[in-house]
Amino acid sequence: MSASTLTIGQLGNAAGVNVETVRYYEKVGLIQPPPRSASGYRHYPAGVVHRLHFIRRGRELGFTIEEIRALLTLAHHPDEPCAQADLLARQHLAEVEAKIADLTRMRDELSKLAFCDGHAVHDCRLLDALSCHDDHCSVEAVSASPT
Amino acid sequence: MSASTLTIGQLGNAAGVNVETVRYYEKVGLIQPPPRSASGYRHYPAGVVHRLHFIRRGRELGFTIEEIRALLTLAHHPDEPCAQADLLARQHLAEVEAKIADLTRMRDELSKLAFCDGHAVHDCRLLDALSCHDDHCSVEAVSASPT
DNA sequence: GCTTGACCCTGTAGTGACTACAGGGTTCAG
DNA sequence: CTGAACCCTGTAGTCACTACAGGGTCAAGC
Ligand SMILES: [Zn+2]
Ligand SMILES: [Zn+2]
Ligand SMILES: [Zn+2]
Ligand SMILES: [Zn+2]
Repeated sequence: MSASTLTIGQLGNAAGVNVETVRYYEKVGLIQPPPRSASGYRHYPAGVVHRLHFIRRGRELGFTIEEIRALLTLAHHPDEPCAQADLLARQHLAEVEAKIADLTRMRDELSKLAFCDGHAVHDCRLLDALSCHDDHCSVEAVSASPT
Repeated sequence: MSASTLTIGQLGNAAGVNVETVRYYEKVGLIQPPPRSASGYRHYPAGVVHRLHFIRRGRELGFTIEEIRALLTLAHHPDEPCAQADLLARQHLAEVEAKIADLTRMRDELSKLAFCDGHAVHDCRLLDALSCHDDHCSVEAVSASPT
């Protein structure tokens, strides 16, 4: 193989991305289909590793594939204003903060329930919290089990 | 319709669960298939609403369907010890905390990048952070675009 | 030359917890 | 008796991969 090209395995190794994932990124159009050898093997120009780096870092920050697609396009136009990229970042930050708030609510509730000093199910904090407290409803009322 | 049974729509309304979701819970075995009318309509005994409440609250705490299935089974045995339920809660709490840690890392990085005072793409904090900084790599090196 | 093992290929199906139709049938009030 | 609101089944879509199945290719050592 030519010294200046990489197999898909070498590319994946260099960029820290699974081989299957590289093929997936090709399928969804994040990276270009590379030239193939006579037997059908992909041979990547060395520069592609940087594009994969970019994608991987974007994923580590939680950007979606579509957001990364947009950011890649923006990165190709270095002289244009970056307002669009910053907007994406701020929107994504807002989503991340919303998820944190959601999980924090769960964590606070769970930490009240997970360390239960009841010794039987009918005194369990967790199962009590999940059951509803209508007059005609109790832990035991969650019946009609399918199993 | 009999006064003591509910259609799927009434059940969904009473429990705060989408009709499609109720059918989904039946399919995965969280609720029993109810009796049907001659024309095939589901008619639920009123008590099922409590089981759905339980499921919904479990989902709001982030438990998976399988965890809720286990918790429902535990709730049917009120005289047994609740150690199993508490273990599930603590394991789930640990997962939630791990997710929070992950998202917090993203948030901290994003908040450094999202309010960028650069005015062009080649000075953008976000795009700079995504690009790699090998000697031969820059924001512009993320090329070989498929579009 | 031959074998062996590591690599590569395509295509499909699975993940979780729903959601969104498409394409019908039923019920009930006006 | 008509129309809206409800119900039915079954399938496909979401997201970003991951895991095969069932093959083909390549390079090193014998
Ligand atoms: Zn690079
Ligand atoms: Zn307990
Ligand atoms: Zn109840
Ligand atoms: Zn910027």
